[in-house]
Amino acid sequence: MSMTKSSPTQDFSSALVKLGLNAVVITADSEDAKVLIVDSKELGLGDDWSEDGLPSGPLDPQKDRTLNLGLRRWIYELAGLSVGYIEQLYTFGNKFRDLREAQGGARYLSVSYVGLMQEKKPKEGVSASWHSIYHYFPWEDWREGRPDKWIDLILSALEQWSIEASSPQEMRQRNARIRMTFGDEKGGYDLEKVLQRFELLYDAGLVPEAHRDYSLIRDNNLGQLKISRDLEGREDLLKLSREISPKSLAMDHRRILASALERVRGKIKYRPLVFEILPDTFTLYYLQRVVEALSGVRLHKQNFRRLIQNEKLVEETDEMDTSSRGRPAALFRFREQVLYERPAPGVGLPKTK
Amino acid sequence: MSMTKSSPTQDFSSALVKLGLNAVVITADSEDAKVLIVDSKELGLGDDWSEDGLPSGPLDPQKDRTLNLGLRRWIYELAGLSVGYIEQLYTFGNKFRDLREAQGGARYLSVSYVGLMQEKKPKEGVSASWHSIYHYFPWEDWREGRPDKWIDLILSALEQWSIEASSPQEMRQRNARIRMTFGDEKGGYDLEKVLQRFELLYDAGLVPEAHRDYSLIRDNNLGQLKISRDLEGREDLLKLSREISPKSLAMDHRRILASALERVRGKIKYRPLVFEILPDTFTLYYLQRVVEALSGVRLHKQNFRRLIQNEKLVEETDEMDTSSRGRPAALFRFREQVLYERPAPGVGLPKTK
DNA sequence: GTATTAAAGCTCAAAATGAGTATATAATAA
DNA sequence: TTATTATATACTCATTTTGAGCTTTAATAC
Repeated sequence: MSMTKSSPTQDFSSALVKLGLNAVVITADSEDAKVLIVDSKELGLGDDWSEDGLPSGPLDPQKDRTLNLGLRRWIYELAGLSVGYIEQLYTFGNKFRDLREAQGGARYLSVSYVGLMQEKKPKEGVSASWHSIYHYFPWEDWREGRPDKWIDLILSALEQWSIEASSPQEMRQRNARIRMTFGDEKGGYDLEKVLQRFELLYDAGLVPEAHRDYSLIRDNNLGQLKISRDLEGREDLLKLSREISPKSLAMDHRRILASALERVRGKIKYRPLVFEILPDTFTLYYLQRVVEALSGVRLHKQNFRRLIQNEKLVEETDEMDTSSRGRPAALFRFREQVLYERPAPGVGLPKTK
Repeated sequence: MSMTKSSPTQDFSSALVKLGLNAVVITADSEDAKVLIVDSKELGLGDDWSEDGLPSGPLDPQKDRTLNLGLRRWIYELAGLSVGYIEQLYTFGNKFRDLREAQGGARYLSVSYVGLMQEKKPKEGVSASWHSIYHYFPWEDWREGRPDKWIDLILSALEQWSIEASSPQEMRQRNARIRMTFGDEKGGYDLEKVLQRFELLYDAGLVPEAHRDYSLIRDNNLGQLKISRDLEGREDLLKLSREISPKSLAMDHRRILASALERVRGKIKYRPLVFEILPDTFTLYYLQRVVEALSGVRLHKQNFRRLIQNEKLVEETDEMDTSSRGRPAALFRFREQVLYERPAPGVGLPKTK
């Protein structure tokens, strides 16, 4: 055996890490897309910036046979809910990810998952509840057209940021990044770039989390942070960031939520994910509303129906929904069979121009 | 603070795990798609089933600031190569994932990444080298049409597996699964379902890894395994599995490779990934050959060119490539700008019917 | 009854795709 | 030199998919 270097997979002596699990549990109804959030107290964090967060907890290597099951256990303990569909999202392992942990020196790693389920009430006595996703990202909701209030606020704040660049070249780069993520007059806002937009705002000091992390790092001498702006004494920016973000979340949970929304918006197009959220039977219009809530745009009704029916994603039941005002709608159910048929069935969304 | 249950994120005392990193480094030329493989000796495994594997190693929580950097360090140590593009693939954390580790009881977790790069020679003295991906999955290469030899072999083996089912219902399920992954007479082979196909073969005991894991588990009393077939004394199946898989890999590395190929085949369609593999300038036909090598199908030349040029993915240089037999081809370069423009540029593949 | 609301059905132009044929430009063999 | 072969590049055309609308039908509220 070659001994010129350490034998790789064998030597794990120094590789011990602490492992946490995070869940982004998503649901939606005809009004809104929602995420399961737990009270800051349940997360056992300090009081400085007491914030709510995603259901999270450490993996118990004894009890939890798989990461997946460990996560389901936490969701059940924190909210009393059993999630149907779960998929892994990302593993975060940056050294300064959780700053409190970093102080102690131990390495903290967390594996996040996205889950989808029908909206069910969290059990009594727990502090978990459903919150509109767009409270955390108001600029991502284009269902009523461009959300001028937010986009204009953000674009002017970002323009200021680009002006503060230290060189003309950096300014050009910043402008390119703004255009790429938030588009320009001629459109170009790609609904899927949720994470890139959030990261840009963070980087520009336009979300409260950036200020929180900045002070933590400064006070504890913890090294650098992915921020392109000196936030020292910038009360103006802190105030502005709070206007842009009516709500923020603990640690990097909002970033994880952004990844999750991006994943769902992308995957909904080519996999029948929505049906995890819908009740057993539903009208086509309700299906459309849920897709719209998740993807953040209004869709053309007739074309949406045509698509759904061409793809044979649903089958008719002989029931009708009479609860609505006008002509009663036929109730459909998901045709489970599609899972065993075609390559990539999804609900399809129009390409954004 | 609520004390009715343990305070979740705080109590990590029992959550220590060992963390490994795996890299699937992929490249391609006009002939083939290739993956970087290291010699079994470098992986420091036992000799029982001495097998090659993916470049891997433990995270060093002191040295490695991010998982990403830790992985790059290992690739450099094992192969002397610096990979350009890297993205996270999946985190595997099943309790019995690495059976050797499981014996000791310590929990082993591994984070895998896919990387793309131009083909460069590993440095002298290391045991890393490039291997054709289709040596590991010969049934995934449809560039010369349906690979009858492999598909027929596999389908007849799978038919036998479905006949061995213990109930008519199970038999139907097995048949549905076979059709969904490998298609039927009328087609239906979806090139992206690489992982599902590999998992089916594993589950049916048709890859050597299944037999290896089966004996390890039996000999060490380690609990159950995701296998639908009793492999005890099935020398016939072991022999068959070796015909189907001319090469296998250590641990679950072939499964990880399957995930990686699936990811690349999927993502190539909507992100300009290929250009990580190509040299600075290249002919359109070479680009096409690389895409074909990765995706496993032949493409219509004229339509491919039309697509690439419509999407404005490349720009002309004033050079020509004269090395070929016939009329010299114009050399193009990737138009980096596209990264800052349109929503989702990719090379596009025909939908498989 | 009539107005209102929403579902469901239909049309049509524009764009994208799949599958060719035709032509241009070189190296190579006779 | 000339024919042959290999490859690049240009152009065509039928089919399918998409985007955006208009019309008809079935229920409820008044």
